[in-house]
Amino acid sequence: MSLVETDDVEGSEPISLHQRILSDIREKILSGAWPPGHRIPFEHELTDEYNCSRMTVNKALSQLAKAGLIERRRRSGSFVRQPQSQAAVLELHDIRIEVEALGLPYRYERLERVKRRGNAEDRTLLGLSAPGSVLWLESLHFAGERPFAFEQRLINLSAVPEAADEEFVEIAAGPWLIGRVPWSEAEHRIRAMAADENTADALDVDPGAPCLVVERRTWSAEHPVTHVRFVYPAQSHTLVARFTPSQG
Amino acid sequence: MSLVETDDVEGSEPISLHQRILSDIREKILSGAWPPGHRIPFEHELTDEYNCSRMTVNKALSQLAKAGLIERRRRSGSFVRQPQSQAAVLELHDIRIEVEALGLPYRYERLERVKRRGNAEDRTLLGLSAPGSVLWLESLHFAGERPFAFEQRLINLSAVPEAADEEFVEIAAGPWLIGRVPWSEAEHRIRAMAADENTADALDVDPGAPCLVVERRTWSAEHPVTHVRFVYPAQSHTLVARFTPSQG
DNA sequence: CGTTTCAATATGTATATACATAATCGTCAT
DNA sequence: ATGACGATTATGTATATACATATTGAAACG
Repeated sequence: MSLVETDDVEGSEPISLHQRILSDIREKILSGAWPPGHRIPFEHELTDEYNCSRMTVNKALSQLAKAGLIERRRRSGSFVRQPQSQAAVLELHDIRIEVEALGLPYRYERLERVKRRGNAEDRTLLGLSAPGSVLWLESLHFAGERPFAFEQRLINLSAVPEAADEEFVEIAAGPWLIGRVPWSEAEHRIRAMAADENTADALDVDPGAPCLVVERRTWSAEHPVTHVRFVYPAQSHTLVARFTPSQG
Repeated sequence: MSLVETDDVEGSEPISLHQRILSDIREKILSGAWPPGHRIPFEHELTDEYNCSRMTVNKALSQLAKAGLIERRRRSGSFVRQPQSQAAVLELHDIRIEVEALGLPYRYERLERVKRRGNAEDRTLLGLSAPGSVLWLESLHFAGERPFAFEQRLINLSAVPEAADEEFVEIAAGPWLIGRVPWSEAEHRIRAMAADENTADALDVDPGAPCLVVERRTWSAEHPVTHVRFVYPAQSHTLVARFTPSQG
């Protein structure tokens, strides 16, 4: 078996086999196609599927294991892990899950939805160079009776045109986007701020009250997808992240 | 060359060669022995040094490259990278580097230093079950003339007895600990809070002003080492973290 | 029936090898 | 000088192979 024998003969990008296996599996897991607990094909099966050596498959799976997405057990195989704490917090950031983890009932409410031509600020936030349509959303996440987070979101409609047809009343934009758009990169900015009028009103706190702000920009294959800002009242929220040094 | 031919014949732990190479190099980098820009030995040199195959060395170096600690250039070699945004922010969190990255002069000032038997709160913060001596430090980090961060730190003297002999006037505890104690795990808690009297005084802001709080607990081989709380005035600080899904 | 033993199996780690690719350096001709 | 070109070098990726190790499941045995 030579190096040239890849599936797509019409070469698009020179992506390595090992990278392809890795992202294939990752997508299956993140999309939910392979739920937690699901057994991933054995190394020798993947070896057949991708027509490569075990070493190559092993490298990809080891990496997924180190990243915490899967768990490997000798003699038994590799399994999709339950979503992990720090991963959930900084990668997915699904507020429903956060709230339910607190044992409180979750409720979502869309406040505003505007489709517009992206202005200068919109483009800065999204990191867009060309003009184009964007969707602006404001919504509230409740934990029990109390507002838990105030969300302000921009969606790049050039990247996700289907979003224009969605009202986002029944489903929040976050979960809607996950699964539809496989994100390849995300940038978080975390800071504290004093609540302004608008925010204080939404969160039912005093103006000037300290709030935690988490902003995230997401890309999918170099294209900006969304910019979202979550504002949490200070007392309601702590981000937790656990690290081992440089993935070693 | 057989598998048994390791340096330390008197076996301590069954740690893999690849892990050993990885942590050796990581320690050299994190301790500063190999500063940014320093050229790491070529693969074939490490092959000789560790008496192993190039594949093994390559795997370790590739991993360090993916983790962002080093940069690899064909034909030129591998080099220690400048401390990077998210790595710096969430892994090392060296305030000197943060301040200097802003182009401002850095200054450090130790406010308080108390050695004491750890009380209940100390032990909770450190995650200690048994009682023991701790070192309590309060200090201020300046960017130019302005206070940049207020630091409150507990050091577990059972884990780091040498700290009892250090005054921490010339050097901050963070850089002192790095290089001396190879940390194996860290947990961050990030939240917003209103400045209390003590903090407001130290940071020269109004009481009640919003602040960003970053707390970190660090372990070395299962032993709690230190708990540190950094308080930043809201306007002075944003954490930035960039992710690709599960390190792919 | 319970326990021990053993073979089968999947992963873990390492080897030697091969060829591709990018960057650098010296050489040579213009 | 300077630019083209080819040799050299270090990394990038993949292969086939080997043996270690943990775990499972079934067979053998008391």
